[in-house]
Amino acid sequence: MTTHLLIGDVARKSGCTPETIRHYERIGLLAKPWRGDNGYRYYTAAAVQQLGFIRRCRALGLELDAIRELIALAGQPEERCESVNELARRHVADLRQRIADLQALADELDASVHRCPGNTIAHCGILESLTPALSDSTPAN
Amino acid sequence: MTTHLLIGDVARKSGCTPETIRHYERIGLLAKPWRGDNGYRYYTAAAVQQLGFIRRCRALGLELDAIRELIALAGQPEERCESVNELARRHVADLRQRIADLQALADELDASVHRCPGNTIAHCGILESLTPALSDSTPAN
DNA sequence: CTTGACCCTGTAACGGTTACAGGGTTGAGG
DNA sequence: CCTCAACCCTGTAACCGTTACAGGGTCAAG
Repeated sequence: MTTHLLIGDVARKSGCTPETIRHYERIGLLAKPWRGDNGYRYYTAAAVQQLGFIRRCRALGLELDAIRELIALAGQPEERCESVNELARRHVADLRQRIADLQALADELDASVHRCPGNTIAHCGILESLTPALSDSTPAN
Repeated sequence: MTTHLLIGDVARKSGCTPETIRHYERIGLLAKPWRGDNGYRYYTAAAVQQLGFIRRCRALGLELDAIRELIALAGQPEERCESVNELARRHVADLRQRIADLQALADELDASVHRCPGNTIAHCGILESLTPALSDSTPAN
């Protein structure tokens, strides 16, 4: 056990690239591993675990700062997990908001596509819908 | 007419900041305006129009490269507008895909939140769902 | 002893802005 | 005429999360 894993091994096991792993170390997201005399990083299985956690969080769309926060929380097993719940709920709300925004954009552009008679560019409904009225200056701000 | 508009005027009228306008000029998205002896940029109403177009496209989530393409197409009024339609349809498809992805993420995290008994961090269902199994190494790749 | 696969560092790129720092110009009020 | 605020200019670096170099060192097999 505690086999000396090189960064490439950890990369294969965790699904991150060596570059990403070094990056996470630089920004303080991943603990610095033991270094051999040759300067090589030698990892334990815990690092693979940690990176798996980060990867899963990233896959869920969490930002690195949020992940940092989660890692800090995970280090306090006695505490109540309200903060974790709160963070997760906030992220879900964020996602739902972004979904609604994208939905609105998609619908708007879709409508333009359907309105366009498919004529020449000079009469293209899509371009028209994108072009602001000529003498329209934002009146008050 | 053709009043000499300073970059700040154009910014107010178009809704972009002066910094963004200079940026668009640098990357070749916006035509270089006439320059006075003092080095100031002097714009016509056409620039306001152009920037409004860009802003609307950005608001719809189009990338600058796509906008560049649209501007090029808009310069060929005789051509059929199939390319414009194609670009718009591709973008809508892109948006729908991103919506589906985000939806899946939101649902997954939401499920974790609801499954969590709200106990201590040591028993937090959310953190558990984020933590990969211990001896799980990506088997084949 | 060479080859090739790995490791290291440090820096810059991607996209789309935004934010400086360090200067010059203009126009209105005193 | 002087001063002050409000603008303009350029060039560079920051943001986010990676990825991709360049230019080197190390190691194990043949």
